[in-house]
Amino acid sequence: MARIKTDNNLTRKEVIVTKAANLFREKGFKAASMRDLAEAVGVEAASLYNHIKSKTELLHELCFSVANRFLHKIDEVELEKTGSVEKIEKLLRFHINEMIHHYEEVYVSDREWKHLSDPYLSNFQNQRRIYRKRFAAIIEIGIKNKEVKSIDAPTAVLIMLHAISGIESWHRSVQKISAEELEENMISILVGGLVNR
Amino acid sequence: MARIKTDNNLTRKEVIVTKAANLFREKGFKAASMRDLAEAVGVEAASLYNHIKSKTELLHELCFSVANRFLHKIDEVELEKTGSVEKIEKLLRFHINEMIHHYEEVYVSDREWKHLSDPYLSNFQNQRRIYRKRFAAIIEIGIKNKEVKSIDAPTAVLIMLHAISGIESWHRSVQKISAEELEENMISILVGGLVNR
DNA sequence: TTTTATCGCTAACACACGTTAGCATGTTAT
DNA sequence: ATAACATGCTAACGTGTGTTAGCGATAAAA
Repeated sequence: MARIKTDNNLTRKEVIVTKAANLFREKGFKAASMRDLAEAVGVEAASLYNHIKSKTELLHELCFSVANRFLHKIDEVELEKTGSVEKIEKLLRFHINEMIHHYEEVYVSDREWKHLSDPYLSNFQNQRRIYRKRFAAIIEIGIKNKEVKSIDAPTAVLIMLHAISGIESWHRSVQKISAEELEENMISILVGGLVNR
Repeated sequence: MARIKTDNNLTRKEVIVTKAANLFREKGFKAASMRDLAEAVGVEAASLYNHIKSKTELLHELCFSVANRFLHKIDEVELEKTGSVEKIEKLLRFHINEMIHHYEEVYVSDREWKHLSDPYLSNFQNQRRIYRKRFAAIIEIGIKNKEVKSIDAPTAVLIMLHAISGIESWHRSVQKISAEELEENMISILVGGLVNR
């Protein structure tokens, strides 16, 4: 009888969630079926339900685990006694590294959250909105300080976050520059576009 | 008997394609059903098939009409006898305005092309790859000219294009700055991040 | 070893999907 | 008026979906 392999002392549920992230990224949440997922895990579809409550639960877990990591980071950064640009750069580097090293989860959270259902949906949207406001607030301070050039802060946030989601293309490209080069290039362009000169 | 209204001398098929763009953006291609679309159009699902061949055909039409617009534009820009930065700015402004004024189509083309099926899929991916290479080539020339700072051109392209796709958030936000302000802010940040100083 | 909980299987469910066939109605051209 | 066509309808199809029930097998605890 087939059994879900649990390397690295992972729960069987964690194995499923990880494979789900992979599948949801490849096909999209709606297009990925539980039978697809079962095959990826090496088990029959019905067996998955010994470990999870529903397909949507998988999406919840992915979306909120990602969202929480970003919220914790911005909590941390806000408290630092540094300049705005430094805070912005720190956040950007965190985003970039999350996108590089937890690609599948972050990507799914970014693109598939629409398929959450209430109350999770509203919750997620709220968290997202608040996060962006806090990010924008940091930029606003930078503008007041003259560290950052005079721009619309929400637009700047929008550009940064979406630009970083483009790391998706980097992952899929054949001739990749290294992760470090990618990070430095992105920081150079994004921070370079913000600062006053 | 219900009949598809064709304002503005549009084909009935064009009406359907437009509504489809709207729906595919809202729900995603897979999650939007032909019955949803039929309701939006004001007709029964089966009736749609008097005008279209299949659901996927709708996606083809959307994706390739968008792709062709961008290809024509880059054809035009490449021939101009101007500096690299000016070319880049021109392309960016085109992207921004397409995203502002043909939001639904462009967004769908951007996010849902994965659900195309071969041979359309490979075709689309090819066009996309080639477009980005041509964009990157313009940046490379700028780098050689010292107009643009020394960065990885493909990464720059990836940042630009994804940043612009963030206009999605602008469309959905309640307190919008004007389209003109949005354009200028985006150009300021993106071009500002590229140029040598 | 016996007991108990964990895990996977087969079978099946109710439902939503894209699409087709065949017919009725409306519109346009002769 | 009549023929020809365009467009919509109802009914139904086959298929794929998420999920449940119930039963055997395996692993863990007693």
